[in-house]
Amino acid sequence: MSQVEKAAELLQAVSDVNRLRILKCLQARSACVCELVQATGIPQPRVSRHLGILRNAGLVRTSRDGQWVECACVGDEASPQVRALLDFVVNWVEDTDEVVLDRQRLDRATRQAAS
Amino acid sequence: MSQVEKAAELLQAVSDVNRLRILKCLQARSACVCELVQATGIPQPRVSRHLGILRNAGLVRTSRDGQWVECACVGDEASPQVRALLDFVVNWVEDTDEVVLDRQRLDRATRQAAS
DNA sequence: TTATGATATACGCATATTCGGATATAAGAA
DNA sequence: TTCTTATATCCGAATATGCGTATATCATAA
Repeated sequence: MSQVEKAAELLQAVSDVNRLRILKCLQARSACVCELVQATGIPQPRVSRHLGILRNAGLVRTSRDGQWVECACVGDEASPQVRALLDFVVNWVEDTDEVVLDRQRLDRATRQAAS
Repeated sequence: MSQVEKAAELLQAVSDVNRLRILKCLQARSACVCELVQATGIPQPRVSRHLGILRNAGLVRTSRDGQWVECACVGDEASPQVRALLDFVVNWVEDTDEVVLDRQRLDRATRQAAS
C-alpha cells in the first residue's frame, strides 16, 4: 500500500462523529468501554465497533483489566505519522459544549452501571 | 450541525487517495482540471467529481478562465479551521515517489492535450 | 456450577461512496 | 453554424459504511 493510501486510511479512521467524540474523551483521560458509553450516551455495541476501528488504525490501544477493557490514545510507541495525526485532531476539534458535556459525564462515570 | 459533525465532514473530505493526490498537486501550484488529469493519470470525470467534493467542503476554490477551470487551495478567505486542516494535511502527507511523480508530470502539463 | 456485568461480534438493512462509461454543457475556433 | 476542447453531470453497478438488535464471549462472583 502506498503512503498516500495509508494516509487516506488514517484520515478515514478519524472522519466519524462517534470516533471523534471517543478520541476527545480519551484526550482527557483513559477510560474503559463502559465509561465511554456513559460519557457519550452512544450504545455499547457502537462504541465497541468504533473503538475497534480506532484500534485497527493504530490510534488507540486497549488492554484488558479483568472484566474491563481500558482504552487510551496511543503514545510514543506509535509511529510519528500516527502521533502527528492524533495530536492534530484532538487539538483541531474544538472543545464545544457537546465535547465538554461528554467529558463532564466521563468525570462522573464509574465502572459500574454502564449499559 | 454540531462542530464535531462539521469536523467529521471536513476530515471525510480529505480521506480519499484521489483527493489527497489532487491536494498535493495544488500545494505545488494552482492548476486547471486538465492539468490535474495529466499530472495524476486519473480520468477526467473522476477528477472533476473529487474536485467538486473538495470545493463543497471549502478546501479548494475554482474559477473559470475561458475554456478552463482554474483550481487552487483556499487561502486566507477560508475559515481558520479549514486553513488549519489544509495546512496540516498537505504537510502531513509525505512527498513520496508517487507524489513527486505527480508533481513532475504537473510541471510538464499544459492546457492542451488533456483527455 | 450458575449468575451477572463488561465487552465483542454477527446479522440484516439502509444508506453512502466510488467507479466507469456515456453524455450533457460551456467556451472558443473555424 | 459546425467543430473541437474542457469540464460537469447522469446512470447503474459494486462496494463500503453505519446502524440497531440479538447474541456470543470473557471475567468474576456466588
